[in-house]
Amino acid sequence: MTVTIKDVAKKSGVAPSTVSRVIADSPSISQATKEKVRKVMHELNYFPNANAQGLASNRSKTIGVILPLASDAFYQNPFFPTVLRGINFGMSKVDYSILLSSGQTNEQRLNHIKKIVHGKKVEGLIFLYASKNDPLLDFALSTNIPTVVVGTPDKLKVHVVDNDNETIGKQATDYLIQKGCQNIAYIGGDMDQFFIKDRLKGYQIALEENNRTYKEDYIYNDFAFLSTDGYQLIKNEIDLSLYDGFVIADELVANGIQQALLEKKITQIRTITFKPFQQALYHSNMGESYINLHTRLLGSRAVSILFDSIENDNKGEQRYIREYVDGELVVMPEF
Amino acid sequence: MTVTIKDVAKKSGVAPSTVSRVIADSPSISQATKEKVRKVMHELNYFPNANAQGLASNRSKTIGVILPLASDAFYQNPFFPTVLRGINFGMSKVDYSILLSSGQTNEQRLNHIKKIVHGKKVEGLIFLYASKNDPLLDFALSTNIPTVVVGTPDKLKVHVVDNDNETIGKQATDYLIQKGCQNIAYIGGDMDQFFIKDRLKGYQIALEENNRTYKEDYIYNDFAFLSTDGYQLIKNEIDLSLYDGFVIADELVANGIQQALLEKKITQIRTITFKPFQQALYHSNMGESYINLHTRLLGSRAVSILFDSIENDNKGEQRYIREYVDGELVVMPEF
DNA sequence: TTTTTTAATGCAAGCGGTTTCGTTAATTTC
DNA sequence: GAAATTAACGAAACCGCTTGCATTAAAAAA
Repeated sequence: MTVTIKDVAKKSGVAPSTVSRVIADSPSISQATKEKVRKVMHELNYFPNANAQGLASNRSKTIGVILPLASDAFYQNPFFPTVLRGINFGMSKVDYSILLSSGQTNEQRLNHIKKIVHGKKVEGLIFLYASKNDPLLDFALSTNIPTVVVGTPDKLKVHVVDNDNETIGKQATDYLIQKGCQNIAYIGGDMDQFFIKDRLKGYQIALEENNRTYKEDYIYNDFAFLSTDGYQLIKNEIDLSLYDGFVIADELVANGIQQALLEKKITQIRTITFKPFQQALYHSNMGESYINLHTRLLGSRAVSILFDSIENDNKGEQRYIREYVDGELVVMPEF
Repeated sequence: MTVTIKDVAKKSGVAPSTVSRVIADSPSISQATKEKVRKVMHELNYFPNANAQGLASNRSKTIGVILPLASDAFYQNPFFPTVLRGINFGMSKVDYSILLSSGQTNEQRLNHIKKIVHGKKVEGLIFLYASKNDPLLDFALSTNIPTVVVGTPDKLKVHVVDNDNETIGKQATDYLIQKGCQNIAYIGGDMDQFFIKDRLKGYQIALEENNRTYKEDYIYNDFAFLSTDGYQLIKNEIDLSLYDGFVIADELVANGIQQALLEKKITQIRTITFKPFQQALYHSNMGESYINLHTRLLGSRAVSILFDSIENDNKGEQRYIREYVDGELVVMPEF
């Protein structure tokens, strides 16, 4: 029924091995036969069976992308589709497919990742999050499968691509200072996420460099990553008279905050946050300036690092790459 | 190096075929040997090679999820991660993996889908969008691979899961009418998207049922799906004095509009829009009421329909399912 | 011209499973 | 107790491709 390599071989009058070599574009096949065989492949509408290829060559031509637990609030973040786009973009050169991790519970997720890496379904892994003591990452590292994580995990022996969160946090804070803000609060989130901590560090450095005193109670950290959290914070919890500036570590939270401020008709507080890309789409992006995180770049860089790692396999001793992409201040017109 | 079925067979003192059958949990193997073999599999940390399985059984245990062109504005919509979650959810029972389509151009996308379906990498397909004259969908249908599309395409011979957009549009409009709005505009978007048209139809029906006249120039349709579009519309293009209600077909556009209205301090216009799920996260969801689209359900329903189709293969004549999930009015407290 | 290289292709053994069919031993039936 | 089933498992072919090695013809060197 389905056309195989033998059919192509027969019709082109060559051996199956020759066909296989023209598939791989091997240099040891003459241009003439290549063309002849390719013509037949096209006539017969032949496509190589990926499973057979994978079995014979021990390469699946697909990489696994590991998402966080679906119930995690963080999952909702525009960050994810954006990195995914970057990954897609980076892969357009290399003829690989993307396998998405799945599972509703952490146990399911762990089982699934075991199955796909031991079962040779994937040649490499990209983690789209970094959290503490992640059993999935532990597993990945224990198998030596090429892995890169987008974000900064609590492990050293792995490739990493992340925003330069400290610098970015400083950059944002500097902007507010330069705009004349005197009392700047830092609205963070889950302190188990390293980027929250790092941006806070940048905030702190900016204050110090400008001879401002860093105050513990100017830091707000006890909530998740939802816009409702930001909204609630403003509406109920925070003493707004204290501040004239907010550095908000997460875009969703910032959305909630900005809406709450608008509703309360508060204009003396300037805010700044971080968005996945220029012209962030989840918000009208008219009002406030922000830092563009180049999130798509995160994805495409992760891909190239991963492929370097896949190609170079175990030649020479392993070196781990840490790549930090910078942010870009996008200043909005005042209204 | 890697442990194979033979190693397991040898150590358990049975034939490879027996091991294969315990993997498949075949009823023709005694409970005793099953347990014995499973114990060995565990000891040896054995995982079946997915490529070998796929080759031998002609089943890859993975489904393909087809995304729209990445450059498409529509891609940015919170809709996608949400359906994806639903798909993930639906798959947690069935031990399959998800392969994501890729490609930066439509040509690349077409090549990739050809490769994965002809190459037997996937057993079924879920389209996450429906657009006119889609060559990818045409291809899928030409191969008879089980396929379901989330959204309503211009084809009949395919399984479909979608929102009941007409009813939803009516529901939204009814709400505004009931709230006393007299002059309701419909803010749509790309009319090539069927859901825009269908929600418009619902809007129209609601007006008629309430003896309102439907006016062409109350319909705004010439823009994409970005919040900036909504923002611009309000700031520059529309005569706000004409209206006291907006039915907004897309959430992102609604965000832009709502922010613009807030900035302009306009309060006499009531808006309603549609969101992927309850407590939409891309917006503080405090202000305006909306229709919850149950988008996650769309994904999980798509999965079950797909698996029904995969299982039943070609038994009996093919019937095509069209499933429409309803919306739910979520009324927000007025502030 | 003869010998040595090189270029181009074929042969056949895997890769690691699944599955049909056959075999053997244990049960059941009469 | 012999014949007929049935239950449980093994042997081996096969899935479609890759790749090391052998082979042959052509080109280069001698």
